[in-house]
Amino acid sequence: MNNQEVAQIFENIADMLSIKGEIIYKTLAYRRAADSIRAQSRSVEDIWRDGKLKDIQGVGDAIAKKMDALFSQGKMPFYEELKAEVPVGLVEMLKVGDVGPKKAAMFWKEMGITDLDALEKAADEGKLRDLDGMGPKSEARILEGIRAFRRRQTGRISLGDAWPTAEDFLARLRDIPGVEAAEAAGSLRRWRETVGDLDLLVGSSHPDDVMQAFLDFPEIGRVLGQGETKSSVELNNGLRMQIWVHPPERFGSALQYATGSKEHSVKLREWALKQGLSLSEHGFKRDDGTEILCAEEANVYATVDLPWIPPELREDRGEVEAAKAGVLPDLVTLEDIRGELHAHTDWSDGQLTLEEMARGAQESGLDYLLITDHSQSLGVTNGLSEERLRSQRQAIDKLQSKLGDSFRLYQGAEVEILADGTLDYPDDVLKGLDVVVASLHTSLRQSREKVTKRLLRAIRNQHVDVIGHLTGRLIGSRDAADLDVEAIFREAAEHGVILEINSNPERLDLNDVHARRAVEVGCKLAINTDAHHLDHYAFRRYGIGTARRGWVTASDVINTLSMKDFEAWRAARN
DNA sequence: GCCGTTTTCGGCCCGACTGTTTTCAGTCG
Repeated sequence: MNNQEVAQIFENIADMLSIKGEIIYKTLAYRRAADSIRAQSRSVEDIWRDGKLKDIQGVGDAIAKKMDALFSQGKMPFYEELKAEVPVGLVEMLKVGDVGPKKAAMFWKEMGITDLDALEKAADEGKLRDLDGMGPKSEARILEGIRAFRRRQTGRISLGDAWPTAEDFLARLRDIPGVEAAEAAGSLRRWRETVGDLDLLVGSSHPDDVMQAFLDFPEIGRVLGQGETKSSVELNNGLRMQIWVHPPERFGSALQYATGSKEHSVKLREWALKQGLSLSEHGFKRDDGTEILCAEEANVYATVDLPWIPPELREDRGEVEAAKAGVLPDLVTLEDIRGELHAHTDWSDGQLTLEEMARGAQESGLDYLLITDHSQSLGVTNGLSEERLRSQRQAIDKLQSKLGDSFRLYQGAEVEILADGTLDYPDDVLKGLDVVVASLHTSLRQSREKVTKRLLRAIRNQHVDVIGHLTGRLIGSRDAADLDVEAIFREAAEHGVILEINSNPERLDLNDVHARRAVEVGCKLAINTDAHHLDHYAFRRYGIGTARRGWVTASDVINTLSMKDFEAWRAARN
């Protein structure tokens, strides 16, 4: 059972207990345990085997015992009993806007409603409005909430859609008179791999005017909520957006608040309280009621004697403790990247020529580029036969002489790891390539043992230098292959094989948790774009965001090396 | 239910917004 599945059980328990009316702190404890399990880079089942469950933040005697039952018996009696008592449909109901535990319990107990369909029917027939604390408006909101929930079933949007939209809005917000600053906040600023809605923060001394100007943007389809400091809207394309407007002298604390995560902010506020300071989006308050205002976000952290914590780390995964101890990692940046090690051309399924891809990389400031067209078996991608691979070598050498000494073009390949674990070119062909990237594209649904074995075999091949997009997942459309990542990381570390963070916003593979664990185990990483077009080089920032979320530093990343050092690494590999 | 640079017991972040209310409960982030 994977961490996600275990976390989901505790999340469900928290929901069910809250519907039962259990004290909030108990439900909070289950929720914290679930978050903490999700953030574990190691499998919690492994941790259980080692008898170290209680080392996990938020896991104490009671929750450890329940996990023990789950892993040793295959099920958790406490959870089974709870499910028999509280209908599971109520848990889904909580995902509808404006429906929380109190209302869900009321619908259940007063009207016998136990699932979304029944709730929708009751709302439609006007039967909810007579309940305590309800009225026609609440009923209409819930009905709309159910419909919005069904619309967004596909879920969260990718960073590749979210960032460009946010940047467009931010640019226009900055043009509004009276706006002194506008920044993205929320999970977008933390570079989470998907975001539920876009959070934007504006600094202005004229909040009413700014808010009104924003609400007049033509893309805005529906206003969900509107106040002095905060409004929430739905765009015509269904995307949700929240905007906060705070005075410039309070912008720093507002940005900190709006960026989250909630768990990080709670930690920070608890820490502030210990120093007699109450922190909110408006700033700090001392016990005597006087305020400390923060125009800059760094001032928020400095006020409680902490260094500024990069947004990507703010998930309550140990960053506050690391900040206190002065051991925050010096995270890799976009500017650290010197070369690209995964790019396609029209020799296989890329859209541009060798020269166009090379010039583009050179003009974007890179020092070297590894061309990695697909290998022969991947027919749909026009994979290269051995003969075409030899022709491509000549073309690359010829182009190199045109490009000059300040930029180096390498020939590699993205070699398919076949279903039986062998590679798609024989060893003597692989030997002739400058750097070899090996990836899986097919038979991802094999058993955990089989896929893991394929990858281990590829890693042990002396010619393989990099493993591309390890799990093969496509966010929102294809699940990751079931892998023993721990075994793979150990093997890669031992053989000096690099693991890629694929920057395509649909992939982001390795993900943040994997990246962090891989480095812990001793692996080096590459941050690649998998570009099939010049435009795709811009994906790099998403890979960087993912790496930073994984606490990755420049020295963990092979393509931060200068051309000279990269050449030395390559020589040592051969 | 968890946890300890106030505590092994008694706390556990803070405020905005909405709709239903005549001062507040519920939800959300």
